[in-house]
Amino acid sequence: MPENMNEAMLQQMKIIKRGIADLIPEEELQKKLINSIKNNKPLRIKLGLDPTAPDIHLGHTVVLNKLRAFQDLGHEVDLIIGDFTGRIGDPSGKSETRKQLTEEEIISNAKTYQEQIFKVLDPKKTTIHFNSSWLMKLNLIDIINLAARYTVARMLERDDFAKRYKEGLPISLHEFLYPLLQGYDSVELKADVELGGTDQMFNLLVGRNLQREYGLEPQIALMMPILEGTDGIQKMSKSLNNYIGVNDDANEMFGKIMSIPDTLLRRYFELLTQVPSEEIEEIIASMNTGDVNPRDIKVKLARIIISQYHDEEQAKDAEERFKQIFSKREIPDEMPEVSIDVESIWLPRFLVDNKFAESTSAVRRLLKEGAIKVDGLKIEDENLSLENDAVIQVGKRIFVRVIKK
RNA sequence: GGAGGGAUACCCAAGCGGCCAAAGGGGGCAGACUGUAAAUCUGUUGGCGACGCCUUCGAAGGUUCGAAUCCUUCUCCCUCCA
Repeated sequence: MPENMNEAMLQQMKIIKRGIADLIPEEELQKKLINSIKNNKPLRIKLGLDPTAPDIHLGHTVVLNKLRAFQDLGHEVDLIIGDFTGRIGDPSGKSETRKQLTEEEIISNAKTYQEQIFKVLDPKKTTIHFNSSWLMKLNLIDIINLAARYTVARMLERDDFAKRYKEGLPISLHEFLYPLLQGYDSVELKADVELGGTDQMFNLLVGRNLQREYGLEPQIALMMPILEGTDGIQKMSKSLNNYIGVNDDANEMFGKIMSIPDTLLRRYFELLTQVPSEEIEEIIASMNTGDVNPRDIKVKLARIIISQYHDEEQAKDAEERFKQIFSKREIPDEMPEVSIDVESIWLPRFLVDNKFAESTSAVRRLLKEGAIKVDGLKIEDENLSLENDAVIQVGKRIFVRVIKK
């Protein structure tokens, strides 16, 4: 019997460890898993979310996928919406002052969050918490007690604090409280494991220490790598515009996935799909030997990801459309339609009015570059006006059907 | 409190009286090529129905035929000292 349990534990470990950046400490997790198996009691896996940015992209799903893996192994997930910090506002850090969120904003953000998150997570094994529900109850004595558990020196170990301190940049006192509060969440929920990006290492470990201070079994810190965006270099983020949003439509997703550098393929497979590791190795090997075109591997990746966030049907349609437009250079079957009810309209004016181009100057440039086609013919005449039905193509990706009323 | 340095387009960064709609790089966009919205190469990157006009170099005034460049005031940022 103990033999079997050990084996079951090792099997879980293998799945858990896939693609992770770090796991601290591994032996304790093994022990927790064995207890969980023995007592048939799921582990509680914690993830904290910042309610300020409700748009989820594939970078966020790296952590979510890992949570899902835990769920598939029978464990339970506790999601914490960090509405407390959102409510008091955080003036620290970057140049922009983070604005205070109203209760309605937080609730609506949380709602959008849930819709997106449950594209990955299993709702039956997920509990959502708002941390204000316990943090608001702390009084000054509680907070001072909490603060007493940690020293300034230890706080200054955190990378960004250390850096700022060294460079003479301000660190507000309340910033020291945030890691403590996040850690307190772990105390409150008695988390067994907390997930986060590698940038969360310090905070996860604070949670571990605080739990010990409060007489609980300390949580395991599990860190996932930070996913690179479509540019292949910087981390995926909305502000860098290198993201693939889980709410992007299927065509958009397909194109964006096709645009990632070939070198990123292994990482995307590993962190964004459930494809078994052995199979990933085979795929990458076949690409490296030149047997398979990296393009086809990207198509496969796109199909898997789109099926997850939309469905297989849409994945197939997106693939068709992509091939039609980019491989065969044909005009797609479906495209936006705009009707005009005037005798004639100057082409640049039409494109700008309908938001297909920034300015008439930009359109003139595009014309000069040979980027504009009307009914399949390259146009260079700056003075062209539209007078009949037509299909306009701007660059490779933008198509419009003009319908004369 | 004292001394000094800075603010230039989406970002970084040159320019320091006319040749400046403003070098260079990044990013973006486009073209070629391809195996793809990868890579590579090339072009382009304020607006305007446009070989001219209008707006832009932190803000407001001023000097000048002419100002991103000089002067005054203001705002913000940084460095060193106390």
